[in-house]
Amino acid sequence: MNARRRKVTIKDIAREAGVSQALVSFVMSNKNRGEKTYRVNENTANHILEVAEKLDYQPNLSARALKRGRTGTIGVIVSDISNPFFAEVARDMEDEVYRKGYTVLFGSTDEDPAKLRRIVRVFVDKGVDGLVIVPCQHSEDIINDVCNSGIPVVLMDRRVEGLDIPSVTLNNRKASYDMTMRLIGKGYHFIEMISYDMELTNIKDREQGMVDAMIESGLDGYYKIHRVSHHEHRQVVDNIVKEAGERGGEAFVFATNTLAVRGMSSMFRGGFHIPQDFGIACFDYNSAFDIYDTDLIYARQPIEMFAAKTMECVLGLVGPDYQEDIPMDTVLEAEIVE
Amino acid sequence: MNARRRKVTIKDIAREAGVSQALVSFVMSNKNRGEKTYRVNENTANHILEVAEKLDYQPNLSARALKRGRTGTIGVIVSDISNPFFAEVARDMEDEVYRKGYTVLFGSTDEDPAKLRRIVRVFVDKGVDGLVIVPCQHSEDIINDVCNSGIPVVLMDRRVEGLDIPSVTLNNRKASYDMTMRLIGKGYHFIEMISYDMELTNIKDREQGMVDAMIESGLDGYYKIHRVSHHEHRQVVDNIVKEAGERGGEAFVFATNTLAVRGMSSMFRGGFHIPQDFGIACFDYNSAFDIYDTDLIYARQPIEMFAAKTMECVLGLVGPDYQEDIPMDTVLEAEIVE
DNA sequence: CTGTTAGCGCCTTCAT
DNA sequence: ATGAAGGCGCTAACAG
Repeated sequence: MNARRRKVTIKDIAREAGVSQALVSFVMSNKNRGEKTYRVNENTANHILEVAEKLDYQPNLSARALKRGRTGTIGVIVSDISNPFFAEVARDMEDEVYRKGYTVLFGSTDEDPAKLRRIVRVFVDKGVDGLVIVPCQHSEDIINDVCNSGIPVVLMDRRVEGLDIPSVTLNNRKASYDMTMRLIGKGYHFIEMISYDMELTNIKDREQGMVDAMIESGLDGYYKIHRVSHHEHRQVVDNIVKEAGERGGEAFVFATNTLAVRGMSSMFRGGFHIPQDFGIACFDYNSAFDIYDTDLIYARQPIEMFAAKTMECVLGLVGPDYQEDIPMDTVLEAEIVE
Repeated sequence: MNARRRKVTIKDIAREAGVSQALVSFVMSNKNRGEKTYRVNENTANHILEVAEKLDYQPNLSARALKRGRTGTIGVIVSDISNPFFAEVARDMEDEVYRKGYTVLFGSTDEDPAKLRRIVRVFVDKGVDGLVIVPCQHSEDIINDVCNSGIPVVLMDRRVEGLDIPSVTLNNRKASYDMTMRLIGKGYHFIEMISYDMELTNIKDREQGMVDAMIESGLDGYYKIHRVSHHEHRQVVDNIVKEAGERGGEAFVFATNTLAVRGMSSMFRGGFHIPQDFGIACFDYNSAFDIYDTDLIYARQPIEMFAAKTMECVLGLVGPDYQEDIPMDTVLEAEIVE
């Protein structure tokens, strides 16, 4: 008896209201848009809406998708959805998009182009109308392919050099520059950066911003950039910190939050103290900062903005109502917190 | 010219291979299942598969969903997808499910039954085949309703008393009991718990496990449970910690990781030290533990297991291949780490 | 063992 | 201003 009760269809409404299916379809489509109910008698229209309401009509999205050739879904492919930054962006995207009747599908690449290719494939086969991609290394071809297949793509967090695709990124160079300047202002004059050995625009920009600040401050020979492997950095970072301690390295800028956690862990275990032994600047907040009122500087990325701007961008590209004014490169500013 | 190239359909294959659409459909359906290609001439079948391969055929899922009356999507509703625990579970669910050809939709309730109702509604309208729900307070009716509508539901992380629905949860009572016992073993004899004033089975079980351990250890009058509001606990926790310090409270068990972070923050700012002033036990790992090699005990939840068991359960309930042996209450064990 | 038929629910001309 | 009809791509039930 509790069998899934048959869903109400457009046909039921038509019968109940004594009109044709086509009319119902028409009225329902124009209900949500603010458009006038031109082309249909106002009374008839209202009557149809009432019946639909009474029967609790909900359109069958599969049927609609089949007919329209659009599924109303957006694929979002990040490097790791369980990374706090992306998890929070995803969270905001959800809210943003559900209210517009779209659906988001999430996927993670683990910075692996093979996985990216696989997920893109899955999403395209599922018929996503648009794609948000956080590109990993060596993903130019994959992304180029999917663009050429006609599916709108928006890049997030990182750009891909040479591809003419809309992107939403942080002003990483400036954030990094600003934090480095603050470190210098606090009296640190030898600064090291721990970064990944990956060719990602956000990473490179963060490195560059630090270099800019050092050079501009006349500290050209006083910085060093360490690039560690994304997979096995534990031992390496321990060593870097140890050597820095011996050399009397003064401050560290970490290219990512994960690296900062790793580095601070090394420092703690090495018996070093913050900010006495090392000044610290990094990206993104971490609840550890909350526990131990560590005296460090971090760049807070505007998460809601990332979600909002990115979705605005894809949704503008998707569907029948083309936006004319899709911004190519949206650059968001970080807030420097200490 | 880069217009979205028309998708290859079953019809194209039929024409190209010189057979009927139905045959193609049949062969394609049986390709993925390990089933013998009985019922169809082997040569014909192979020929069809070749052509499909050559044309890079991908079935249109909207059409399939319309025809089958199932969409191949599972809705997963947690309290907050950006909470690290749920984010990681979600991550594993993705992987688990994509390989089986399903899709997951995520939603967050913020512990608000009104939001739960809204999201359930959205997901049901979207036609999810099954639902995974982390029930919040006062969600009995909502969950009961959706069950009666015929959509399979599996509860995760928490149960709902009185509802006969499959669930996948942690053995919270035992984890809490074990951690409390360890604290007692370390010489702490007055133990306080900071918990939420919410009627959630996981929270209640965690409280009960601690009480069990205290009573069993003959420390009946030596514990205290503080229940703070989910929304504004900052000041409250500060005060609890301060008073505990004055009274000489010995150890804290935190009902959630968020509360632990809050509590440890209060302790730090109050000038207390761990484990000298306070022993600590909590749930879930936090990267802060990694930075500051804090001497505490925590219960590590088996995240991959949560994802795997939960998905196994919904997928067994969904679709045409009913599993007979759906376990009603799957209880996972935590690993106690210190 | 193989092929045909009849829709699934919706939307979009086209005819009235 | 409204209705009738056909078809999106696929599959289940039905012949052959």
